[in-house]
Amino acid sequence: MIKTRFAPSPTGYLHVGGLRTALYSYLFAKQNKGIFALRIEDTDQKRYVEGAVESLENVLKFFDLNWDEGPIFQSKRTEIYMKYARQLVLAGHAYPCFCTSERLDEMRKQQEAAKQPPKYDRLCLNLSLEEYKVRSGAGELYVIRQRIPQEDLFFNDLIRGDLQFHGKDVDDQVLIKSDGFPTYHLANVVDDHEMKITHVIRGEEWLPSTPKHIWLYKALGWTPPVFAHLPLLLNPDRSKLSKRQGDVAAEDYINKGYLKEAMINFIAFLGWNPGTEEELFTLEQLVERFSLDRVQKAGAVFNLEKLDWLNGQYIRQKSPEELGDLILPYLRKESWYKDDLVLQLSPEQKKSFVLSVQLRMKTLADAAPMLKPFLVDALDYDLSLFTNEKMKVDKAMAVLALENSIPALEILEDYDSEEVIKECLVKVIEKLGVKNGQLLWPLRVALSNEQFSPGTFELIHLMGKRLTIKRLKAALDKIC
RNA sequence: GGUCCCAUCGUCUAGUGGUUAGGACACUGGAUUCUCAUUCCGGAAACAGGGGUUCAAUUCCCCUUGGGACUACCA
Repeated sequence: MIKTRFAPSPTGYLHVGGLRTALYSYLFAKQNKGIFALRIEDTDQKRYVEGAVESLENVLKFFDLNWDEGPIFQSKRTEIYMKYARQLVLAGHAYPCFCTSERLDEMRKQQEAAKQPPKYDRLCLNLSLEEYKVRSGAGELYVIRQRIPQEDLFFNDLIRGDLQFHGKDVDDQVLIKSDGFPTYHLANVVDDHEMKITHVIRGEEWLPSTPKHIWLYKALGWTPPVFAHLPLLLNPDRSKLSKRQGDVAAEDYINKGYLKEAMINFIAFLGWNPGTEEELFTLEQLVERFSLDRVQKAGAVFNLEKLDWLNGQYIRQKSPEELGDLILPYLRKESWYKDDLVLQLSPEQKKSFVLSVQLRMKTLADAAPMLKPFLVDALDYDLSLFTNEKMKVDKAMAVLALENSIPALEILEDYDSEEVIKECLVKVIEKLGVKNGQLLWPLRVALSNEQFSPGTFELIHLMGKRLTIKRLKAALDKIC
């Protein structure tokens, strides 16, 4: 039975790199009819953030990455780690170390100055049992360090193939901190074993410490799981994706209006592809098609351009009803929004409003400004929008367009048909002898106050006569 | 500094000894459209360098270069 786990530490938010790790672990487990477990690595009391676990769980659920087991909390398992630590000490695979952090700092400083790799000098390796008893009895704080075998280690990584590390290069890792909590290394190995994890899928940053973990498995007499180290997600400058250079929290992307389908699709393709030219994959399809051996070795730049495109694709796939529901939370964020603005709309109106903006949205947040002209009474015009070089529209042209359109639209009775509205305005265009855009652009801006919006005829049709005339007059006043 | 990992268009990538090196995003030209958008058609754009191995290397090996990760009583 295949079993994977996602093991984040609750430091505040779910990193998009973490989201991808979770996704791949989930996909691999589900594809093999296995189990996907959640474990919270909260052994560092200093880094604990209130509410982080809950938000982590919520984000995973939002993306439908539902776990079958857990979450289990490492902070509640200190006894277990301690038990194995004692076992390791007794067997000579680990030893107590009384070195203070001051001494350790000093030691590293000297090693660095001497161009030596910083590494514990094993001062406490051969402490006698008596000395240990005396010093610990006197209340002196100590840690437990792993005694790394001074030999070569070979292991296989599912993504990277055969790897080799030298024991002499590996530091004697702290297993139990002086506060009695385990470090990642011990807790991780113990839990993965006790949870019967078969495949450890994690970020490449863990590759250098994998030898320590494997030696731990061996020292405890356990069989190591299969390892798969995922390539890193990168900043545009190709360094490890970090907060400094943009949003890294999965929540940020949800808030910006990216659909879960687009995020999952996008994240999945950062380091994996099906080998065909298909681009659009749902979570279910990914479960079907994903394979660890098609995962890339090199890191991937987290580049949002394609995400925008994907998001547009998924937005266009939505029914107007669904999309309307998805948009609503983003409308609510707007200062001008009031619930009764939407409550008074008929289902048909809602539907046609959504339909009018669906093709133009890249994110859910894009809908709000485009929908605003339908929902509020007065707009605060941005005059610069009325001039448009490409359309050959300037202030005078805008005034001309508005002055001539308003009477024509005032006479017009039938606003139910875009065709009729079009005919009406085409006459104005012919009368003025201008290009379509020269008339339509200022009208569209007058009605929407937006650079991007539904088309002019559509706006007029959806707004109806009263609002259309009111808007055009208001805009004309404003320009003059 | 040390250890380890990695290397195809700007970006994500296909490719597993013989291809006009393919696709997507972005960019760009055009068509459709009532403007922006959407949609459609076209264009520019890559095998880091040097040695081998081979009849033949993007592909296999080595070196160089470049990039990255790790190097805590953080994960």
